[in-house]
Formats: sequence, C-alpha cells, structure tokens
Amino acid sequence: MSVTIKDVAKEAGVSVATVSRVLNGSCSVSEDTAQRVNDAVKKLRYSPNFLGRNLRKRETNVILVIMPTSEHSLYSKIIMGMQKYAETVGYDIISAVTRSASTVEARQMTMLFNRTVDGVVLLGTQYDAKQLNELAENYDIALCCEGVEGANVLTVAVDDEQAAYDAADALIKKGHKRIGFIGIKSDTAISAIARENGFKRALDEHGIKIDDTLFYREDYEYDSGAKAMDYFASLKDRPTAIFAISDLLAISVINKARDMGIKAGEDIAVMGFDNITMCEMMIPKVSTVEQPCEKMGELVIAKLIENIHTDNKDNRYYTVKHRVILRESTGDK
Amino acid sequence: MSVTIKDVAKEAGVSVATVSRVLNGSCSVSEDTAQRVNDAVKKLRYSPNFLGRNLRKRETNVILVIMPTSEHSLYSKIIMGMQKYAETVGYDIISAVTRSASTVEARQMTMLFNRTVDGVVLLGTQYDAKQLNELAENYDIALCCEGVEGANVLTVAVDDEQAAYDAADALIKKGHKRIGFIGIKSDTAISAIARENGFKRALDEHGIKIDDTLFYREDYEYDSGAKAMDYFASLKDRPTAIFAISDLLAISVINKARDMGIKAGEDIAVMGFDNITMCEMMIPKVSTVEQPCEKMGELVIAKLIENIHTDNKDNRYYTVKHRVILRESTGDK
DNA sequence: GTGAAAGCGCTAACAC
DNA sequence: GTGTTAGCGCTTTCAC
Repeated sequence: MSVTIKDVAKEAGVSVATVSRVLNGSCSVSEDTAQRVNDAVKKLRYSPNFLGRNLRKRETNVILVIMPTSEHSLYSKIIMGMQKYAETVGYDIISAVTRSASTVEARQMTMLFNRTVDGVVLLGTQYDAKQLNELAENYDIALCCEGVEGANVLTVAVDDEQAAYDAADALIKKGHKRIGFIGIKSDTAISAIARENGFKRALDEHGIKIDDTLFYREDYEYDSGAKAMDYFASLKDRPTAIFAISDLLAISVINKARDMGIKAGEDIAVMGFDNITMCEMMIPKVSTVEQPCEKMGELVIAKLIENIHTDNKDNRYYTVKHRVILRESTGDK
Repeated sequence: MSVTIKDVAKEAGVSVATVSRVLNGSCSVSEDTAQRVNDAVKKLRYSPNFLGRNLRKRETNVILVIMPTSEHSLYSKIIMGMQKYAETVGYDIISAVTRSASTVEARQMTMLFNRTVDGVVLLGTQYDAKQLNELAENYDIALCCEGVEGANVLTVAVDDEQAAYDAADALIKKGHKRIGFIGIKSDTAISAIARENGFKRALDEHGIKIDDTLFYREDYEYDSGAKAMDYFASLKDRPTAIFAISDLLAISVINKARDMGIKAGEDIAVMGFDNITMCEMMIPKVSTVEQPCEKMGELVIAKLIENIHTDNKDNRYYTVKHRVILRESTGDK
C-alpha cells in the first residue's frame, strides 16, 4: 500500500542505503545518482516512514506539552513560543490536556515512556517533587510556568514572589492602603504561595499592617472572583484596591463589582496576574502582571532539547522577567 | 539504556513472544507465566517502545488536529470533546497550530505522510478542494467546523446558513428591521459565506429589503469589529441591531459602542456567533449562536476512526445542531 | 561512491 | 501454552 524506501531504490536502480544517504544529505553520493533518487522520490511521492527512522535513530524530534486546560490564553501563548522556536531546530511540539486529572496526566506521560516523544514539558502538574525527581532520572522533562517545591527538574517561570511584590507596590504607590488579596487555598501551588508572600512583603516594606480580613482564598474558577467581591463588599471598611493572582479572577471581580454599582478603575482599583488576551478586551481594560509567554516557551524548549542531547542534565530553575502593566482597572490609561 | 521486551523475557525466563502475548492480553498464556511476566515488567519498570510496536502494527492510534490558532476557545472546546471520546476508544489526540500559514500546515501534514499519526482533522485549512480530495485518496483526513466547497472529505460542522438565519430571525422577531451585518472578505471561507446567505434569507423571508450599506466585511481580527462599529455609527440612519459572524467581532463592537456612549443591549442589539467562553464574562453578556463543540469533536473523531479501519471511506458532510442563545447584548436576560 | 547486511523493538505466523 | 523466527522501514557500519 504505502511506498517504502525499497520501492524508491528499485525505481532509481540503486540500493536502499544510497536512497537513505540522499535523503539524509550525506555528501558521499554522486550528483547523478542523487538526481535519479530524487526523481524516483518525486515520481512515487515517497515520504519516509518516521516510525522506522525514529526506531532506528532512537529519537523522534517531538516534544509533548502537557497542560491542565487548553482554554487559557496564557498556555496558548506559551505553546506558540515553543512552536516558533522548535520549528527553527527541527522539532515538533504537540500538546495534550489533562483536565487536571492525575490519571489522565499519567496516561499521557506514557508517550514519553514508550518513546513516542523525546521529552515532556509540564505546564502545571499533579506530580509531587519525589515523583518528578524519579522521572527526571530516566527521562527528559521540564516544568514551565509553575514550579514544584523540592523538585530538581529543569524549570522556567517568572519570579512570582517579586512579581506580586511589584504589583502590590504599584497599588500602594497609587495611595492604596487597604488592599484585598484574592488567592487560592492550596499548600502545593507554589506560584500562588509565592504571590501571596510577595504581596505581604510589599505591604510590610511599606509599613502597612497585614489585615487577615483582607485575604480571600478559594480556587482559580471564574466564580471565585465574584464570591471574593461579595465578601470584600460586605466588610464595613471596604478595600480600595484588590489584587487577584489571576486575570480571570480579576475579571470576575470587575464584573461582579459592576453588578453592585461599583466601578473598577474609579471606585475600586483591580489588578490581575498573567496578562491574558482578555485583559485588553475588557471594559475597563485590566491592569496586570505580564508573564513573557513566548519567551518562556522558547527558553524551556531550548533547555530541554539541550538536555535531550546530553547526559549532564541541567535541572536549574530559570526565572524570566515579568512586567507590571497598568491599565484602566487601576485608574490608569 | 532503556529496557526492552528482551530484558523482560530474560528476567521472566520466557520468550519475547510470550511477553508480547501477556502485554497484549492474549488468552493463550498460563496464569503462572503471565504472573512471572508481569512481575518482571514491574521490577524492570518496563514500558513498551511504541515505535517498534507501531512500526509492526502499521498504526499509531494517534490523531493529529491541525488548527489555525490555539487562542480560540471554540477550538479548545472541540479538542476537549475529541479527547474525551478518543480516550474511550484507545486513541490519543495531539494538536498543532499553523498560525494560518499554508507552509506550516504542509509541514505538519508530514506527520500524516510519515505515519507518525493515523489521521488528521483540519479545523480550518489552507488547502483547496482539489488538494484535499487528492490527500483523502491516500490518507485519512477530516474537516471540522469549517467545510471546503467541493471537497469530498469527511466533514463535521453546523449548518451555518440556517444558524445565521435563526440568529437574524431572532433579531427580527424582536422588532429590528435595520440590522448591520459584519462578515469577512473572502470567497473561500464557506462558513462565512453561508452565514451571510442565511442572514439575507432571513431578511428576505420577513420582507425586509436588503440594504448594501448595512454590510461590513473585513476579517476575523478583533479590531475589525471596532471598525465596523465606527462605520455603522457614521451612517445617518444607524442600524438598531448588529449581527457579527464571530463572537470576537461582536465583543469588539460592544466595546467600541460603549466608547461611543452607545450601550449594547439597550441602545443597540448585538449578536455574535460561536458562543465562546468570553460571552458569559462580558458586560453585557453576549447573545450568540452556539456551536456544539464537544459534540462536533466527538463525532468527527468517531467517524475518522471508522474511516481508518475501512477501505470504504465515509466522506459525508455531517451537520450538527446549533442553538441561538439570547443574553443581555440583545436586551434579554 | 555504492551495496550488503545487521539490527532498532516489537508482533504474529508458524512450529512444536 | 510456549518458543523460534521473519520482518515492519529505516540508518549505518563494513566491505569493496
């Protein structure tokens, strides 16, 4: 049915070895034979079977990205960055979605174990440090966006602590002293923890006392932002600003506030985190902390590919530069 | 380095054939040996190399989804539906992004040619009917979301003509007679053309004369919605409603209108198309036509897998049910 | 410069 | 019920 290297060899009147040489750009082939082979390839519309090639070469030049959801423009942008870079070095990026289920994640990891892919990037994972370290011993894996405490695995992420510090700092410099914080309940999500720590440090360094009633913690679901707003509005002394550790939460806050007759950017300042595409499409446009998505994607793939080709694995934690972006939701233009 | 079926065989004291039988659930293995093999597998942490397996079986159980962008929740949802279904039948879905470049699309298609995947679903494509028909002769491909005129290729999509008709019908029934239409300039995007046709038919059947000045056509970019709004606002007799063939355009219209002091849902009705996640997060919430994403994903994968396993290819055009959803942007609740 | 042949890891037909 | 072996399509020594 499908045409193989043998067919091409027969058609060109050469051996399969020669065909292989031509296809892989070996120099030790006469121009004349190369021409004949190329003609045969074209005539038969031959496309080499990568299962055979990869089996032989023991590599696939494919990297798998595993993520909790594909409905997050942050991830889309990171993957875009990965692909742009991968393309330049002859790799392909494919992706799979876990829906945050560890069973699904484990299933998808089999593509790594069974050599369907050369490496895996985890954009948030259910694995713990111990499991990751064990995996990293035998396979090439990397974390992106979200590190794992105690994991000695190649990681690329922003400095969440400093980023949250800078966000809070920006709010404080605008005169806010009562700032509500929206985080998540978790002692494993280290980005969330770091963001809370950075936020607290900013208050601290500016001599603002930490008021536990101004902390609302639930999860990343859209509704949680509205619930937080409900809560903050119920306080006798409402905060004048709110910092949410994700844009989606911030957007939910803004919408909920409007329902209550409170205008974000005028009556209350709201700052998110991530700089998802929607931030610019909202009214008001949402202030946030930008993660340099394409950069992160590029870096993690570059480092992972290096690891794939060496025994001396790089398991460092790379930090990329964030940027506070002030827009209408904090009263800026 | 990596452990193979041979190692397991040696460890268990059996032949590789027996190991293979145990792994693939052949019944003709004694419980005792099966136990020994399984023990060996566990002990050595063996995971079969799928390159070898797939090469031999001439299939990979992987389907590739190629799409123009990953930053579109419509696509994310469709892929989610694909994955949920694929999982139940032992297939994996992987995806790749073309950024609407035909060269990138062609490059990614090589994964089909070189047998890295068993089939491909195109979520919008740069190929024309002739090319698709040629491809479909030798490979298993399907279109989803967006058909191609004249392509005899398995396709799953909504009935765009009827869907747009229903959307316009809903606006007309609310009393609107001057309805602006935002489409795109293209004579190849058949969904866009069908939507325009459906829109016109609705006007027609309700005895509303078609006014060419109420048609604005550009592209799917976010900014185009704002430009359209600019244009419509400049008309001496402004339309009372606007139907955009994508939610993003509708959202852009709503935002631009607000900048102009025109409130969507009160001063002007706005209806989009797709029912992307953002529709529910906007203020006002956006009325739209829902495409049953998960259903579409499930159906196209089911049919494609059927095709993979038969010589009698199904190249029908399957239509799935759309649904008009009225929300605040058309003055509904 | 080119061909013959081994072998990547696996499955399946064929023996026994 | 189990082992031997051919071969999937390819790359890469090793000859010549």
